[in-house]
Amino acid sequence: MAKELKDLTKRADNYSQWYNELVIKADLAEQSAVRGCMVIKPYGYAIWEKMQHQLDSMFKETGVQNAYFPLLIPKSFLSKEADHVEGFAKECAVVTHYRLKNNPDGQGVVVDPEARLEEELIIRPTSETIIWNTYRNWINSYRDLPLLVNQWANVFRWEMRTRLFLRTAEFLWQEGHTAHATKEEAQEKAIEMLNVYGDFAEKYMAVPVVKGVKTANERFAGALETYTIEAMMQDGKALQSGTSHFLGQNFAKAFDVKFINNENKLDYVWATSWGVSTRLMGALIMTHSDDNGLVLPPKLAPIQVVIVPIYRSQEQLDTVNAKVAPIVENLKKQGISVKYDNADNKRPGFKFADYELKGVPVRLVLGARDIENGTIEVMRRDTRGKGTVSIEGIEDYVVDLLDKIQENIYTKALNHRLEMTSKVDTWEEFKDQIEKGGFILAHWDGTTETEEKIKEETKATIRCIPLDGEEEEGKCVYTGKPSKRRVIFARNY
RNA sequence: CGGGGUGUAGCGCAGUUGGUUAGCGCGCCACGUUCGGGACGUGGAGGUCGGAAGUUCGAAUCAUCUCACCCCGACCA
Repeated sequence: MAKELKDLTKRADNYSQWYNELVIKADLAEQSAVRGCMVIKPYGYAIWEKMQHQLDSMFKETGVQNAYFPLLIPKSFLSKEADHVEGFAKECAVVTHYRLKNNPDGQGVVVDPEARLEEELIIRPTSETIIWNTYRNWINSYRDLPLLVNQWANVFRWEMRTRLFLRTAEFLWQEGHTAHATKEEAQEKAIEMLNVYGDFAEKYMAVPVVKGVKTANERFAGALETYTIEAMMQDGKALQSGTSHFLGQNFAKAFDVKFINNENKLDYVWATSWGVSTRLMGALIMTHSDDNGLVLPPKLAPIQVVIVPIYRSQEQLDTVNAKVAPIVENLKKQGISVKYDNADNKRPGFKFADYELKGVPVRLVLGARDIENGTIEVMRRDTRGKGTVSIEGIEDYVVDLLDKIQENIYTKALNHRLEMTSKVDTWEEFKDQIEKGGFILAHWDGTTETEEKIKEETKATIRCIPLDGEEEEGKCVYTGKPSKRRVIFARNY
């Protein structure tokens, strides 16, 4: 494996290929037989579960409840909202029959031609339509509002081109769908959920993000406004990591969801939707990993601390076991997930490398030498720095170290982004800078036409108009027309 | 869907002017010595060479078709 890693990093010019191979081999996922689908292996899934649980509790703090809606959607639902069908119809898997039968010509089974569905069903690419069709019956009065529902589900999009974690055909996600009595309340909700995503990315994933609004061109199909968190990967490319949409009354009108307001008048509800997916795992991997494998933020690591014993004989192992037991117990009491790996079928060196590959934040090593000295060896994954500390109070030391690692990898990623972000005012400079990667802050005249031309010439797109951006008079970097603020350009995944 | 590339053991690959029984490294299994950074020795298991149908005395190797995967576009979270 060591040789393999070296070979991989030597040809690291294509970053995504590097992380794909490294991480797949590192027990995260493997390609399944179905085109563009992924198998998430147990260790990878454990990371997703940690993310899921954290996000879920953050949603609930904002009053959101979970529910579940059907996988299959009648085809006609998709044509009710014009922009929506435009955005999704082309990439849907369609169910046409409901039965198989034994092949009359021999072995195997065939689709029973008698079992053709009157109306075809679509495997959900997203659930707006079926959810809004349901909401019609749930909402009558302003007293039923706001309706704040989230669903954890899989969705399927028959993408022309897939990339592991970043754009698989089937992926896991959550999609929140809310209904409100007023426009203002819905807009606020969309922003509120964007902030939840921003907090989650920065505080838990240790991935710094820019919060912003999408241009008309990059907007979600059917939305009036799309908010986004944009992260920068180590290679300088942008990754859209989560989106929150203000949908106006589009879906309410399409599915006839009306309510009686407090003035006794009938009105359409206002809507939002917001989602993050297993793409976040891609963001996590591509933000922090190094040549030795994954680097996980302590707050999302399935195993936060691993303890490896060093011994020659059974007696020595017994001694180490006895010494380690209270440490494990004390760490668990403090809510730390700790694994004591005293399996005797792998050598210590192998374990060291293996847990580094898996991104375990802290490693403790205890052997006869330490027991004599009353010490223990501590290794932190982020810097790979090693030290020997007193075994007294090791638990507090570790708890503190986990916090430091969480903070350090965030700071490291943030500094990387700042270094790779530049203000650009001329077109020549722009073309030059985009080749170097990273974010470019530039003025833009606000037209889709200019945006498209810049994309054609440089492959750079407007990632977002930052929400915290300052007003500043300037000239569009491409057309020279007046502009009031800078937007973020970058190449993206 | 267009352009390029790759399919040989679990993984990474060699072998390809057609020529016996298809090879290497890692991993796997057994035994022994080891065990503070991916141990070593000896022995062993593991393959319809992506698939189909051809040419040939003979095909991993040549031609045809086909499938899958990867990269680059168009599309997208």
